[in-house]
Amino acid sequence: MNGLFCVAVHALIYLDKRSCVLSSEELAANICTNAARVRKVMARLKKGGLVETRTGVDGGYRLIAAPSEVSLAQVADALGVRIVEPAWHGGGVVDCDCMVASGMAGVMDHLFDGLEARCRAYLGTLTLAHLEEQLTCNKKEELYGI
Amino acid sequence: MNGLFCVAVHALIYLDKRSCVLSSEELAANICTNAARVRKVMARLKKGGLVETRTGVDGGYRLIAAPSEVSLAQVADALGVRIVEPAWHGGGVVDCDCMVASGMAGVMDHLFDGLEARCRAYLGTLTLAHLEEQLTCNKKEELYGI
DNA sequence: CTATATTGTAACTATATCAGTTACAGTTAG
DNA sequence: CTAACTGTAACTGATATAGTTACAATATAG
Repeated sequence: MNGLFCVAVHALIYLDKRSCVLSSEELAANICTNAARVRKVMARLKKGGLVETRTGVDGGYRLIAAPSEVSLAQVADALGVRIVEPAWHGGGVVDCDCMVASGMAGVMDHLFDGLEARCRAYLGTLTLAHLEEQLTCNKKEELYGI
Repeated sequence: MNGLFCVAVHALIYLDKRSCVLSSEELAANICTNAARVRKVMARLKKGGLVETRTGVDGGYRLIAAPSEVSLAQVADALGVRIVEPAWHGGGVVDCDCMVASGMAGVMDHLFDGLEARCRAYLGTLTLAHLEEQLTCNKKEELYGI
């Protein structure tokens, strides 16, 4: 899976918790990455309608979607990333009379599409709000040693 | 996803279609990779009880499991690979008073575990025999231009 | 017993992908 | 006009993956 997804989810949740405009520098510091990477991710989330941006002094990013309405599948769609990467390089022997050698690439692609679809379906059932719940639960467990 | 899985599935199906002992060289040629990689994969499948090996002259690999009884989840287990790789590097800020920064890594790990479980469940419903069916179907479609 | 073919494994190299860094044009507020 | 941003691109460095080579161990044939 592409790490962009992790950056995006972290950024969206942090934006929601702070509920104000945050610069790429501030987000990058919390996510432990660099500002350019954050900007690259946020630019796509903007196109996906999840955040709005403001350039210039006191600019930055602001969450415009309700966390309980944003599914993780929407985030993945906005980023245009696959959850399951095929990693299938070199199986594409087209001009080959062997059924296995010539057909495996297609079969594997189909298999990966099936995996991807099931991952998307699962991500479609989870929202940012769900993850935020988990955050606070974990924190409580930590604090009270549960 | 680890490419080892693709090599393993391809090798197992090819072994079944040929139903004889094949060397790592022969397998590598069909899979379009190198013999050392094939041997690394097959060694794990042997430990998983899916194939047997013979060293020496006329040695190689032979499928000992029934294709209709071997699920893709078994293959993944034998290889010890994850379908969904977390790709989460750098979120582990432990000594941090920010709930988001300190808690996201755990939440994301949990999310990836959920995705992995669903992928495994799907792979558990598919056998080598199912993929072989797809191979022959695709071939027919190609031959008859369906 | 020797020659040959093969697995199992390790070390090294090459390459591709991903993250970090730097830079800069464009934009906005004061 | 200046300062602080985004958006984007080019370059660099790190890391993971695949290919290459090598070799000990093993099994078969003659």
